Amino acid sequence: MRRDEIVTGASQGGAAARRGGGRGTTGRRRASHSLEAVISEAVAILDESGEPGLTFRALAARLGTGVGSIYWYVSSKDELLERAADSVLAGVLAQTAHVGTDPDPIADVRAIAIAFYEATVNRPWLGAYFLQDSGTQINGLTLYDRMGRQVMRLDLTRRQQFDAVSAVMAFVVGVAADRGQDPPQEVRDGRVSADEFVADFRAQIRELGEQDFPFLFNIADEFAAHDDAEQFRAGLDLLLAGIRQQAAG
Amino acid sequence: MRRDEIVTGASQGGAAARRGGGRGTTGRRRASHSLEAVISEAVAILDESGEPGLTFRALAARLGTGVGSIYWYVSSKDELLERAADSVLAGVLAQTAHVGTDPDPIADVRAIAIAFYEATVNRPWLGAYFLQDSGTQINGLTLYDRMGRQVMRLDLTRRQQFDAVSAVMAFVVGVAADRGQDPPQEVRDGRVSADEFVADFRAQIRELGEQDFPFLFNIADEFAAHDDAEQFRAGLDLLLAGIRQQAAG
DNA sequence: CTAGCGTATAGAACAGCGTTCGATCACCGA
DNA sequence: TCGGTGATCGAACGCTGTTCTATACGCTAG
Repeated sequence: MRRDEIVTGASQGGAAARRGGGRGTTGRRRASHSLEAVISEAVAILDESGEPGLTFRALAARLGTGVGSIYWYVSSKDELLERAADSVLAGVLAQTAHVGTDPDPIADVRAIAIAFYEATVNRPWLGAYFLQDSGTQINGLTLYDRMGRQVMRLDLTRRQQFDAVSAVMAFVVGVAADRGQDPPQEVRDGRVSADEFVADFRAQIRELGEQDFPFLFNIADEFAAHDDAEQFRAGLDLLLAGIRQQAAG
Repeated sequence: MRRDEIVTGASQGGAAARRGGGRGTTGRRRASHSLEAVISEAVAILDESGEPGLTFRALAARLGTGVGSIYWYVSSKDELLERAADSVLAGVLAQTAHVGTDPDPIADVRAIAIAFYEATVNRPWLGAYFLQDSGTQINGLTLYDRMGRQVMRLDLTRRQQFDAVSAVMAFVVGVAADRGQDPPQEVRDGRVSADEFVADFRAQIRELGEQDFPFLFNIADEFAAHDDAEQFRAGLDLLLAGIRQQAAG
């Protein structure tokens, strides 16, 4: 996979320069696809069965086509995953299009970060692929820029602005990577309830002993009761408090 | 892969209950291995060629054994990766064994976070696998606890302690995931120098235009000049400042 | 109307992967 | 001496990403 060129949504880019469109002016051929259809179906598979579930054969079957056809739109599985991740970012961008009006710039940063986070909920596969793309994929850059515009309104040096935006983005990705992997197979299947799982985990922490793991022991109840989204916002607010303090002098 | 049991280093755990040891009392048999040898060699391969480079056949060749033998020590590739990640964490723990003496607890948290971060430098494969393990692998939990002990010294509620430690860990992982994916293949191979790559990227950002991407345009020079480790510390300090402020009241 | 070209579809074939399985070996207590 | 157990090994299986070639369709030139 190349990363030395910024890939915009519609134009250039190796074998994937082929645009969708599918239907021309008249009827269709054998089976008409499009880049958008390929990627949205890929996202659907990823959401249902995760990254291991996304195979070219499974995707082809779902599109009612052959494996070879997919390679007309996408040159490798890496590119497929990149485009899938980027298409999710497009949704985040749409949701944060209005941002930039709040008198407090940090409130806007917060809104963007939360929208970004929420897009990763129930999408474990995104965590690993996000920042991999954000460097070169257009939607990742746009999101980065959108957050940066708000930070520019603060009284910070350029370097401080750069560091602040990078920190917030890294934090969101880190939380996403964590949260995504959390519930094991048994819980996803429904074989074990979430409450049972949490209770088991708490019991196991307790068994480790207070002497050897005082913090874990101390925190066991909080773990059992905590809400992921709430914890994300709590951490985000700590980071934003640091930024605000820096901007204040 | 199960995640409902905490896997300690030496004891239970499915097929991998088999401990190393290798040499018994006398001479060896055909070829004597050990769990430690398998995992340290796996880490070596991961460091050299990344996750796709780690195959059972490559690992077997390097150990001078057959593929089947590896399954005696490890029950799947997932477990191999988990143990590899956890073995790196063991190094972080060794490096932070002394921590806990600073009068300022936050300085200790900082030291642990930096040691953790530094272990991820030049180990792109770690990012994706870290927090996946830290929930159930013993070294991940130990690291979590070690950082938590320092936070316990602060004037925070249990919930605040929990959130603070989780935030710092997530931030480190997020940065690691980012930094790991950054240099593309050409740079790693040496075909393109790092300076050239950065210069190209800056030029491409400039081409996007100041109107559409004001922040990126503004930051282009900073990007070209920035140091990853420095930026990590800058972000970490923002987060720690927020924690300190919360502890102060 | 048709010849031909570019776009797009389709599936057979290939190398390589993780994983399973049975055969084999080395040691050890009886 | 002899099973039994711990450990090693490689052939074999099913599946994967990817490549290749053949084919069908729509459009335009003549």
